[in-house]
Amino acid sequence: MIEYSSQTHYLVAVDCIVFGFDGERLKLLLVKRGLEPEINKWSLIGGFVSANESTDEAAARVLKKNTGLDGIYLEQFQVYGKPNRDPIERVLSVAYFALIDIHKYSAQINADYHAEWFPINQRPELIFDHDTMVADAWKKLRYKAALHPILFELLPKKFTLPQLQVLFEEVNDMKIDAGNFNRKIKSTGLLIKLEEKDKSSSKKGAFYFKLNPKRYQSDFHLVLNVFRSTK
Amino acid sequence: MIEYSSQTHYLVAVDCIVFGFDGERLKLLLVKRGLEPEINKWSLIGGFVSANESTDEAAARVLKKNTGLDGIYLEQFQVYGKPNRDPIERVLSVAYFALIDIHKYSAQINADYHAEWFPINQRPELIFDHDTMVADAWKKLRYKAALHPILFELLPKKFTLPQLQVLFEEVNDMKIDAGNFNRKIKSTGLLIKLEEKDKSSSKKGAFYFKLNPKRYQSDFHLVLNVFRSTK
DNA sequence: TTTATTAATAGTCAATATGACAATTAATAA
DNA sequence: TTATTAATTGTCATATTGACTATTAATAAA
Repeated sequence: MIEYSSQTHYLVAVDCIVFGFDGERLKLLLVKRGLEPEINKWSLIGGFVSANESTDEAAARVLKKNTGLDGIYLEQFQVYGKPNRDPIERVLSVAYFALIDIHKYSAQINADYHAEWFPINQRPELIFDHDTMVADAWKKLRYKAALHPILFELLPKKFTLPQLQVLFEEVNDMKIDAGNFNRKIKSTGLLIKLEEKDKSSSKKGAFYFKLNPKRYQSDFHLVLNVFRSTK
Repeated sequence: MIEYSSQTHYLVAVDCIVFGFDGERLKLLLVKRGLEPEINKWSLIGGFVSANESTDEAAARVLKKNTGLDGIYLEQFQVYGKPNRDPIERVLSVAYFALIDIHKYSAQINADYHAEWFPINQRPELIFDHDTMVADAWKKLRYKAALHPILFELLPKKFTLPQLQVLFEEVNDMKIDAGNFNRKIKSTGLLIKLEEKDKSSSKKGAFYFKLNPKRYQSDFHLVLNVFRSTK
């Protein structure tokens, strides 16, 4: 039988940058690492790729194990392949970012894994190159969200325009004019207005919206430029 | 010494989708594979990642070996990690797309590797999942080029607006109005007009331009929407 | 030498999108 | 009843877009 005999083999891992939104802040799900080295230090959710699964499947499995959630929005964005990024031996890591509805998670939170949500700007120092991964993932999220309506993955089924606006502001780290934001979002046709109002954050109350079942428009220009700064 | 003892190790390769432009067509650099299995079949330029190098370095090395060129625009875009994508044993492939000035290449072409340029729409069938990789890379190129001025990497130092337009049309597979294209490109401030004209393709001749040394503008909106269809 | 030809380039224009800002509305609490 | 305030709608000058027309600069034919 033929073999690629002389070549070196490596460990391959997946790491997931898990984003959540609690209505006020963009958050990150971190876990205390369960194995040496750096045991008990904060790290991204990750694990080694098994022989029978693709990297995508490995990421979904690891996510399911740590959150209890299936069918999560998951996107591979970068391989971290420097020879010495892990001190024990060479491990290539395929990084994914995940967007989950933080409310769904709360109901199923699994204390066994010592997972915890941190505001993205107040996160603890992470092991290895995980800080770089977080920075890269955040940048990628901003980029992608500027062209595609993916931030809805972070919201519950019903949400208000002010909530959506805060989310956009958090992700892009800028203030947005409410009037222009409303006009632009509505013009995309992605939202359906509901009867009900949310009165928890204002006297007037804000109408709830839900996502139009025809989620993504093929033309990504639709959602383009939703968030230029108000300067 | 600590080890991640029980985990499976894999081979890791890099594969490069190398784009070129001859003034008329978008092209792809392919090689005849030099090892079993599928020896002598057309394949992407690739190779295994060595112990002492990152995946980025491996891609640059493989590219240098097959083209003689250094400092090429290279961007990692996807990992192909299905368990059975290689029939011999599991190999994860980190895919990169590369943009090179085809004229620079021609001078140094190396017949030793049986490399050949194919129009992207008339390429031979490729081994393994390389056809998928090419499709994905092309899509990624289109996407990226819509937001960043990377297509200039495919052109010589001096080029005309009609040449640039043909390139944009090839990459995006659509016709573009010449007047609107000129206006839009000039408004980016990326180009510097030269005295000289190219008269090889018209009586009037077209002015040469060169790229403004301040290459990339940080604000990617600048180059945005350069190429909507003229319907 | 004049004229027809043609690609390159410049100009026009209506429709739309943008960002800044002002005005109105719907509820609550004083 | 009124003051308050977030949510929502409206206004407007400016910029951008795509479609289209006009001009220009050269060559080649007459």
